[in-house]
Amino acid sequence: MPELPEVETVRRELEKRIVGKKIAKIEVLEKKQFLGDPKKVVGREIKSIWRRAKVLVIDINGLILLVHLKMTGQIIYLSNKKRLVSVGHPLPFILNQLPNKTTRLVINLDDSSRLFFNDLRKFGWFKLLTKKQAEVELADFGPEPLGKDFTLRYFINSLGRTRRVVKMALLDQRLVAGIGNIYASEVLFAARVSPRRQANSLSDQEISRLYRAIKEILSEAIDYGGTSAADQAYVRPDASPGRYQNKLGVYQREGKPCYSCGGIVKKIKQNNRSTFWCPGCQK
DNA sequence: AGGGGTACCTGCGGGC
DNA sequence: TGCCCGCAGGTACCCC
Repeated sequence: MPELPEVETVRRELEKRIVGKKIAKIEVLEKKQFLGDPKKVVGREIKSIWRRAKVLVIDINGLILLVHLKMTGQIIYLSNKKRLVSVGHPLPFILNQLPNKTTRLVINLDDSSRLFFNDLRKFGWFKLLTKKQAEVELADFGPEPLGKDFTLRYFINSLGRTRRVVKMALLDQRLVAGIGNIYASEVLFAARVSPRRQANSLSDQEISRLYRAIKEILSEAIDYGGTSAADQAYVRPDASPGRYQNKLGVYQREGKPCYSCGGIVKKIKQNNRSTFWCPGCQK
């Protein structure tokens, strides 16, 4: 679920709420989803929170906590001021129901606030690592699409020379980090490129359109707090949904009219994953 | 190198 | 009602 915009939204909201606090207690409810010794995080101050690709990188003063939400992971923050806040402002239902049956991890902070890691499908993970181990773990990712290293020259030289189908290439985290199944379809639609094209058949102009679409769409999706699909597997740390689902051009719009040409949006399978696109617009 | 398949998990919705 | 199937935002691993 969470792709770059969703993970970045989580990062920003956690940064505001938990940096500077100390970890008072950690309860691991699903052992296989926490790699390392949970006792080692207790007492440590949360120094900073970064993001690399779809991974949260939490500096806990000497050690690094890497977090991957995979398909259904969520991190919910519950402040110690729950009662005060809820007077006249009912909390989202989920906040009154924590922990719930999908809660895999609970972290108590030293101001009595708590973090809940919920993950229905149990694919997500926390890894407690040294700085060096974390660097190794993150070493294979390609450039951040919103960072300086992601240049048009790089994209022409990498995407333009791979012989793969362009949709699959966009999902390759070594080529460019952070794009997932939703935004791959959205980027291709915005750039008017067919998801079936071989990447090395794309003109420089088409790669340039993809390049701009990646930057624009990911940036806008972050501004909108990410995409919460129908099942709301993704929610922000305050349990509210993102708003980018209202801006989607083709994803989950199979059979509906294209906003651009009025033609019908199609759904196809590529390597066993759904791709949504408009054959009228995308060539 | 890259494609295809499977695996990891749980739950939901559709068809019969 | 109930069963079976396909499907879901990700990625690792296997074989070819």
